[in-house]
Amino acid sequence: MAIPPRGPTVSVKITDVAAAAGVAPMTVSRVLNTPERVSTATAGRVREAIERLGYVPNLLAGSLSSRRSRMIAAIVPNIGSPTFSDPIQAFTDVLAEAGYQVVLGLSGYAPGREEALLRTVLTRRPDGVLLTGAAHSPAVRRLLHDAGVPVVEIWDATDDPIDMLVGFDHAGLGAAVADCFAAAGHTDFVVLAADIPRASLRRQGFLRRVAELGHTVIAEPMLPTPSTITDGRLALRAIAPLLGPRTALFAASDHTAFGVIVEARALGIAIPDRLAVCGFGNYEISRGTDMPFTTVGFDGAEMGRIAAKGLLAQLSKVPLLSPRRILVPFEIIARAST
Amino acid sequence: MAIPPRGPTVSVKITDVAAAAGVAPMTVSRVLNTPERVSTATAGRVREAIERLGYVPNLLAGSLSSRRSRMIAAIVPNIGSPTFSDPIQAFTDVLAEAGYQVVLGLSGYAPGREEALLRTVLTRRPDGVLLTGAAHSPAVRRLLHDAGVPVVEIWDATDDPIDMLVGFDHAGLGAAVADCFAAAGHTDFVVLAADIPRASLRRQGFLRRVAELGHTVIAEPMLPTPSTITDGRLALRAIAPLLGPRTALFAASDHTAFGVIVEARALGIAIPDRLAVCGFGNYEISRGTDMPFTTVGFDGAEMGRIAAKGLLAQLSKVPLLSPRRILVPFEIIARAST
DNA sequence: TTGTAGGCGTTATCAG
DNA sequence: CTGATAACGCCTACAA
Repeated sequence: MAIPPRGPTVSVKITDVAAAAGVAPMTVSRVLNTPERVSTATAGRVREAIERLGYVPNLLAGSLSSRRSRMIAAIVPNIGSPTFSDPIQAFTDVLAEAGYQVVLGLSGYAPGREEALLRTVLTRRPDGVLLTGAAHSPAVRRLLHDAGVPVVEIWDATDDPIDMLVGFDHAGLGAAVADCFAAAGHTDFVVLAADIPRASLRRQGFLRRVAELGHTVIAEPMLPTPSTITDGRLALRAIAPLLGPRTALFAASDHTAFGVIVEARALGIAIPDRLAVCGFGNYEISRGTDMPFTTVGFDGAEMGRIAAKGLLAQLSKVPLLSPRRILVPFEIIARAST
Repeated sequence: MAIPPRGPTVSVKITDVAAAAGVAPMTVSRVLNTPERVSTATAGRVREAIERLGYVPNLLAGSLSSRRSRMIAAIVPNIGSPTFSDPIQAFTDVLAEAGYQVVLGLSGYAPGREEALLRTVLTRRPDGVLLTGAAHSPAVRRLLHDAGVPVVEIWDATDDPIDMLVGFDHAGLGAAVADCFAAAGHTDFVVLAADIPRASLRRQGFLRRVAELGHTVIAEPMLPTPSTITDGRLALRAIAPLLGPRTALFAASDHTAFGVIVEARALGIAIPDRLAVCGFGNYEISRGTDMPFTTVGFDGAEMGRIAAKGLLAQLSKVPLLSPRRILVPFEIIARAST
């Protein structure tokens, strides 16, 4: 198979377009970036030349010169679940609309990875940075400070954001779920969560409130990461012998909650009478099946949108009158499992 | 709330480091890029200066000068499902290992969007491009050709790849599923798929083979995009009256297959006796529940890995002896639903 | 092993 | 509204 020919090694540059259109390079630049400052006639000639030559501007050069990369770096643990893909999708859409491109960095949950990724990405001089969570190493904070770049943290709430923050209070959410169960008369509790930042906060908030209410924690098994349906099933099977006549279970993800419900059915544990279940995420699995279950819902896409708008406001030098710390709401959506 | 101070507007550059270390800028560059060409002693001094000044290299300038951006552009429809997130995750990991960063472009399924995205991303002079699918407009092909950049297409198989291709034959896959059903004695068929590129190919391959075998297609409803569990349920409810004593159904996604199975249970349609179901994807939902179902599995991550390695080979100027068109296998995983 | 000169392709800035 | 000039920060190429 013949190797397909690669295009003209000599790529078209702004001077070529300028020559072809009979104008100065600067005029071509203006046609591209500030068309309102160019007469319609010349703009037309320039556009024609651009089209004819197949000119694709070199943003590396442009960014170097203008000190604006029109790029935003987003660092998230992963993109495989709606947890992060919803906000990122919305974030990307809003910024694309405004002419910015989002560069994703996938950090996983390995400590130290965030700093390495951030360092790598800062190398490309992003105009803004989105970080997931609010727990960041001093090194990360220093890098961001020195870079002098607007930052938005999402998904967590903390009292001292680096710059802007859009998230919610996961510990408070866990407590709210505990309250909700308690209000229904529950006194025996189980919590299922993986040992990752925000799930841990939800678990802790839940446990603390249960303790405050003087109720009992029957079990609090730690799940692997990422948690699957099967993990939920296995967890319930493991703790089934401990279950009393009436137990309330909070699963820190809808996937594991679904696993719990599937397994309860298999074990003949009546839901919600003997076991009440609340998940987290309001993902489709929580409502799409014949056993819709109670969960905590929130608008991940909206979080991404707000984060994007916050960055855009800073980038347009608007002094950002709005608060730098925005809490988005969550909601306990009661369904058949409680 | 006081606005937190932004770092030193005067950013540290390579000349600052050079001065601090008492060497020429070029030596600093070497320490960073080709450390083996610098004596251990000077490298140490330079590293100390870098550390002390908090120097973060400017890759915009570096790329402009070296004509290598160390960046790969990946254009995918979305990242919300394992369909694309698995390959992309693996692709990203392999390339990161080699010092490349992946920039994601989300194209959705809107026609024309791919070209716009590609044009935007080429502006940053990526060293390579990953495209999803094998159907691309002439404009896209021209852009890529003129850019003179290595390209890898994933997810589809076609006879004339732009450059490299890693995928599988979706129409053949559909036919294989039909064969599998036919081998089990089925003569009445249903196919469920959304009107999006690869799902359509699977549907067509399935339908063609059913026709070749002289069997009957009872229904072939078109699903919305993206297809959900609920869509599967609604689809089955709609066609339930048409079902004979024994029907085989191919759902072009595991989500909809699961919906079909949930609804069949609700409607009292016996699986697999009255309705045999095969999904696509081998996602966790196909095996995590108490009703594991037959599906078509493949290794999305491996596809991403192969694509990354192919690009890396080209980037290292290795003339790429391996084939430019790699088909990855798929497998029909028989479970309780057939 | 280290240094010097020049240019990568664009845009800020100021002048006309 | 348009143009000339000088950076932007780094790396290729060559020289010492």
